[in-house]
Amino acid sequence: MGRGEATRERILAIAESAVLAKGFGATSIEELIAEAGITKSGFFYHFHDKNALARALLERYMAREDAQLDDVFARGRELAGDPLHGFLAGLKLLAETMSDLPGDYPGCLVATYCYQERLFDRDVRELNRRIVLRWRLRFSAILDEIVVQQPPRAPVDTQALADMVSTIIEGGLVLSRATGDSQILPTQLMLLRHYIQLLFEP
Amino acid sequence: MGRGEATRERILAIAESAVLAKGFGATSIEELIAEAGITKSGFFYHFHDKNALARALLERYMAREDAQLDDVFARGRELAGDPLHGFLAGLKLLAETMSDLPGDYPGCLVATYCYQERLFDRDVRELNRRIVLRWRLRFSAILDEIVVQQPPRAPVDTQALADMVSTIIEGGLVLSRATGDSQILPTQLMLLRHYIQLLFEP
DNA sequence: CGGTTCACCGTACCGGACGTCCAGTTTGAC
DNA sequence: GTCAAACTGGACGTCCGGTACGGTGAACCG
Repeated sequence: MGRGEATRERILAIAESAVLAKGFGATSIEELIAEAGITKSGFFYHFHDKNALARALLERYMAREDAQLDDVFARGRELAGDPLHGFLAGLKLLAETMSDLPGDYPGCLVATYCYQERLFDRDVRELNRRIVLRWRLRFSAILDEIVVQQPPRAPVDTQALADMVSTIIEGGLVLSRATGDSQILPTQLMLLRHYIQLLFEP
Repeated sequence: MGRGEATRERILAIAESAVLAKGFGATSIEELIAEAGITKSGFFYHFHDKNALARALLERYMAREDAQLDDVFARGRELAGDPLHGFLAGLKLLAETMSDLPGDYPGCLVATYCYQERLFDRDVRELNRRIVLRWRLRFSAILDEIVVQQPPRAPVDTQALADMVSTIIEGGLVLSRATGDSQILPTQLMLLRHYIQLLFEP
């Protein structure tokens, strides 16, 4: 990573935590450059305007999130003999990961963006949308595999069930933040896991 | 409702939709008074600063939400012979209500506030927290009643399950907004309903 | 060794947003 | 007719945010 890239990355890291804490609109460029130790001109060298920052933040976030989910569910799959129990193990690992997160409680950029829609241009909103659809695809692929192997107790809409994973994560984050209780999200993930157990286990 | 109260209410209504669309930080007082047809002095006559507006918005929102939930679950209870099926009916009614909401997709003030924490003073944050705990109490009371009458298939943490209702609603709103698909929230509510069915029905 | 590019710095500017102040005016209730 | 409530009008201060643009040191390149 060259010097420029390092600065860019530093700005993004600072911006992400600020945006998650206060929202995008309330995060000032001045505040970012102060913490990053650069000038305003330096900032605008890397991002042509604030929307470009928003997009870069979201792209970075998506890549990291993807990698984390890949990892968690791959590890879950390795622990189990069949897709169902691999998925269940993955959900448990995810809950544990979420439960051990340090410091100020984290949020989801997708959620902060969708509650400030009007601040962003079409590109950013479309990217946000694609991220959610990507999650749906990720989980529905796993669920489709499970359905083939393990006939469910009741007919299952794998897309809706895939969305349920995202729904629980987003909702759990909101509740965790609102109450200050970081255990809500992992607990909710375990309830989802239980639902899937009831659905598929004999 | 006197003249003053009517103006105040008008400001709040305008502010609520603006805040849900763009976030609190990005909603300007100037913009609100333009739409309300009053002057800045008029605004500050009703709200001593922006935080006071935030608190009033949240209080109004909570009252409305409470009334709606009261209504929906009371109607559900009337349709059914026992608490379990009353709750299930209530969830279905709620899903239908959410599915028929008109116009630009609605959100939840609690969620927008908790993703912009730093903008608000302690009072507002505490109020936000109390709203979520109130929801927990509301649903766990129903669930406790159900558990007594209908032994669940597996041991149930009624508080966590109560939180699951809020989690699904908040998460469903995020996904609905992000994708632009207003059916996600009702669909997710029906999945939650199904989980509760599996938990309690023989 | 000259030139070019990268990665910034310094500084200036404009408008917008919050908030204050205060004097004056309309409205409705009694 | 009086009084308080509910505003209007407009000026003002202050901060910040996005933008613009010219300069500059270091690194690389031929």
